Amino acid sequence: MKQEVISALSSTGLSKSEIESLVEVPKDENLGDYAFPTFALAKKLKKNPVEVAKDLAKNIKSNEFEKVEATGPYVNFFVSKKILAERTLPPIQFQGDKYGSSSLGRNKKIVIEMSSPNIAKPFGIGHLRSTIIGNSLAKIASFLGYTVTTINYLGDWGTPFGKLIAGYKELGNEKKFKKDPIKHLYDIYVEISKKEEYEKKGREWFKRLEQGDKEALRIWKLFKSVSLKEFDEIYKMLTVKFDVISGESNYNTKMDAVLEDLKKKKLLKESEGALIVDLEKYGLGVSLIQKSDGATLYVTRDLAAALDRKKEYGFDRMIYEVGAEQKLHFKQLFKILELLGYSWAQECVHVDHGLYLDSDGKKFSTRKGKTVFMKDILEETKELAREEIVKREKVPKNEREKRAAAIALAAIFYGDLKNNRVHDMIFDLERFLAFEGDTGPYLLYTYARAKSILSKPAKYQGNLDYTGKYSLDYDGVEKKLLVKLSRFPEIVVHAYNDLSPHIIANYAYELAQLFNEFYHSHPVIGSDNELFRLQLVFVSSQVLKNALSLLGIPVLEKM
RNA sequence: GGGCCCAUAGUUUAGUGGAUAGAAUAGCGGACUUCGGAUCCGUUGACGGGGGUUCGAUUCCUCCUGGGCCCA
Repeated sequence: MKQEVISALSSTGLSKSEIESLVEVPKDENLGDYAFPTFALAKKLKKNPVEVAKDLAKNIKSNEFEKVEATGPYVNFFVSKKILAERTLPPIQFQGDKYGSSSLGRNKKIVIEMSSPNIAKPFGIGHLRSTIIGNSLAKIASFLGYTVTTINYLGDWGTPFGKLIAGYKELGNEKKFKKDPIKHLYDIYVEISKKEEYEKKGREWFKRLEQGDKEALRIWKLFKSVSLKEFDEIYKMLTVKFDVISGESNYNTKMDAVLEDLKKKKLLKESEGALIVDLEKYGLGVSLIQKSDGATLYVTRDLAAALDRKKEYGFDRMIYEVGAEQKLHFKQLFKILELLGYSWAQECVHVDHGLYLDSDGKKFSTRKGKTVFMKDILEETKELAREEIVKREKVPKNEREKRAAAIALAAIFYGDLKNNRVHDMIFDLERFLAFEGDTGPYLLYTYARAKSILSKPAKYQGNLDYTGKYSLDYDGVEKKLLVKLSRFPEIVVHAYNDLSPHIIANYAYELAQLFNEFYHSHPVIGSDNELFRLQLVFVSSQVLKNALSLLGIPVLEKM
């Protein structure tokens, strides 16, 4: 419906894109469905904004609007009911799961690095955000027609693993390892982090690893395989999939080429036996490329990975969905790529997110043994969902587990994605366990209710999708719902432009609120306006489903 | 020590130049013998502080305070 407003304003002499950026949704819905603030135009015309609004409102003659009126310096548009219904319902009905999609990104390739947990450590909430946000961004981008490749880039190389190998050699216990390998490695990690002696031993073992020492490699491979198994389980529970599983270790043999390249472009400097790239003049400090003992660092591996990906995927954009604590690292990485002469450094973007902090407001530290295990969070949330489900006698026993899992997922995904990604968040299990109000389960519940109506025997017997007849006899509550539904495509684009899934999360919630308001006050089955309301219920459930899918939340028809 | 980020009701937060700052939760008070009460309606309650830019600042700039992160 925004397009109708934009074309009605073409007489202002402003360009289409100017108008588009100015047209807004009034804060108070009683003021109108769309609004055009005249400040900018008035400045151009050197006239009073209030006068400009008055003139404009008078001159817009269109049967697409019920009313166009000037309120102070605003021109407010009230969309006609007939046009609103005619132009909102059919696209949703015909496009179904594709409603809101577009071909905006046709022929454009996007690579998204996401999740990227460290091996030999439990999958904690630290990597939850990257996983969930990256997953949603991938879905949004491909919905808009981009060709997306998601890469899970494991932290599987570096001195910490040398340290862990040393620790495992001395403290490892086969029985405990067999029983729960990750837990055992985690205990060892916490133990050795307390002792200074492992710093040196760790460096030595990592050196052996980099040189391809058999014993070092054997243990490292063992760590990696048990980790992958553990991660697989978690991704399965989260219903997150990757196109590519890679890792830092894939690039440790490609270090020489990177070092050569840096040398050739005269970017390498020696400093106290180590090799660095000096970025002081860009205000980015110094980037350490190789330690004095010859060990490489992850900037170096990331450089190799970036070059490799450009060659392999030919991306138009590469998104690194990684926490904000890595900001400096990515600024340095992109700067070095630029200095190496790769113009596509401009196409790389670090989509950062705030951290989960523990209850005393500090970063969760693996070293101090304060990690919160993702598995536990999933289990606890599921358990709570299960308790609620058992209360509903209607739910067959063999369905309970499936539904509890879906509800837990909705709770966790939505609980994370509704927040602006840049903010730090205090991790509070209570929040994930909440099922009322602004929560994932509320959204699923809303969807299930809508579906439930559609499954009831109605007076109208026919196909809802292709009736082509739209009632004009509907009230304000129904209109608000329709207007909201019509905005979904704009919302998806907005979320993509900002790389912010929370825009879709907020939308889904607002839509659910409007639907529940409608649900409460408007009987559907058997009402005088049954057909229209059935259609409205149908399209509401469809759009809600589409929004949830973009967040990575699988929908449940019943719960 | 240097740099980056954040600050909105008791709590978790949306809004990012414009019309009365929007929710959720907790508290209080209500609704429906009805399509699923994980619902709906009402009510109390907020832009950290000082300066600046602007016709207009929660939003932009600057200083301060508080918190977080990174680098050395």
